[in-house]
Amino acid sequence: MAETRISPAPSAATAAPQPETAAPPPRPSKVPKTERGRRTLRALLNAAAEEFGEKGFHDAAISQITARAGVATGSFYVYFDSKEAIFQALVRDLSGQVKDFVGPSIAAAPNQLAAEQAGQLAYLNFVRQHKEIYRIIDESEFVDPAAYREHYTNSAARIAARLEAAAQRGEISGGDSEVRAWAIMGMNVFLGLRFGVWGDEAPEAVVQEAGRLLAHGLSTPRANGEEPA
Amino acid sequence: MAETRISPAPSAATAAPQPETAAPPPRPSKVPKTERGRRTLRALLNAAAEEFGEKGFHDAAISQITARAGVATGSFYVYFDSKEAIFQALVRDLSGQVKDFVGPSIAAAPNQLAAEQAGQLAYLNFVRQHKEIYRIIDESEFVDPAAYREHYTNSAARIAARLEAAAQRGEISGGDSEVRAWAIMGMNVFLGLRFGVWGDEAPEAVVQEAGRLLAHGLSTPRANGEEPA
DNA sequence: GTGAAAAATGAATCACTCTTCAAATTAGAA
DNA sequence: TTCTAATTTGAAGAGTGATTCATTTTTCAC
Repeated sequence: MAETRISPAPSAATAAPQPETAAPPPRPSKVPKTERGRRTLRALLNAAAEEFGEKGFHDAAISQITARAGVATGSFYVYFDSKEAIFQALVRDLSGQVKDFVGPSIAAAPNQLAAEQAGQLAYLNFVRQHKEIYRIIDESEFVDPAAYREHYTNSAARIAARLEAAAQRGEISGGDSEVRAWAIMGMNVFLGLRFGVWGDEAPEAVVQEAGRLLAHGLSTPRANGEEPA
Repeated sequence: MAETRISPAPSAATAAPQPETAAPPPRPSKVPKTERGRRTLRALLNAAAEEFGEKGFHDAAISQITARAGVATGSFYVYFDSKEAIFQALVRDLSGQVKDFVGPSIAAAPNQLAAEQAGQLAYLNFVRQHKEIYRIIDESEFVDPAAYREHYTNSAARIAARLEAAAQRGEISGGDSEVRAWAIMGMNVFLGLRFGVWGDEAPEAVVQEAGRLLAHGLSTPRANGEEPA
């Protein structure tokens, strides 16, 4: 798992200007030229994460974000073109953070099932440290629908790819990878919400139980009868 | 499945005034006294479902809702105290609709696994008919957080109860029902999003694949080795 | 048929906050 | 040290749309 959410854009944590077709100059949020500017930009992003996380996009106020960041209202527009712009930047920033935190755990696992569990454990721990993530990603559905859709589509695609490779190697059974991937992603997202954001239960126990379900399903240990009733 | 989402409040589709402690008179959205009033109320709810579904809470405009409903702006406030109020009413209204549509399928199934599949199939079909549901329920996280949380908590509790009963009957294996319930709910929600709202793939195939996953997991047909690597 | 309650009307109000801007301050290369 | 570009400032502007209200129209019990 871990491939749960956040990470619509391939990378671009600090965002590098990408040449469009030929239109306006590198516009995506003015890039600071001095160290001082970089500090202010970071302060604004951190403040925005708090403000958006607590109030949601519309109830969040630019004036509050700048206040939290300790800068004047006007400074905001030196770094972002609009309220929407900082929100989008924030989504990408958080995406990068999760990906960097969870990715390694998956790569280090010896097999598919272990990878899913390791990734989910890392993800749960990350979510606990950043409870605002859910509200922010969820709200991107309204503020930046394309990013929202892309995020989940990409995430599911990566899970599906891992499943197919594992099936090829004979580690897991064959089946429709896309359906399976979306099912697994949904599982992870909701377990993260319940046991990462809302609760404090031991993550290890949660991950273990989810791992059992993912490996063997609900069927009884021995019997394989489909029509028990 | 099917117990996927929507249905935070036990019932109260048409909402009956509940005696508080002793404060203001029955205030929850004025109840229409005439047939004409009931028609207008229904028209407003339907219009709101469209408007909120398309634009999201904040971009939706009261004036647009009344326009869609074919009534004057002021009429809105005869039925609802505020924009938030109609949104909350809408969430409950939709909750009731899904519950009424999906519930029977689950009850009619011969066993737990069949119930989950039948319910999910009904849910997928319902979602296709009401694609606006996701955006509205999702946004309740911001407009009415308590309802959002309650909705999922209740939904998971119902799934967990079914799982425990089934385990008792020996239909499925034992395990942590709460973790399992949240995992299953997440599965259903995301499959609904991908194959109900975004896609047109044959629901039967999706449900079948998900059912296989839920019943037997990813493990290979025969081998049960946990450490294939 | 009559009258009081219910429902409908829509222009005007009003609060809210995002965004702009001209001027002041600071950083850093030459 | 000097000078230009980068950064900061915060009060004022402006657009938006939720909500109010006095009035008119419709409903329906008696």
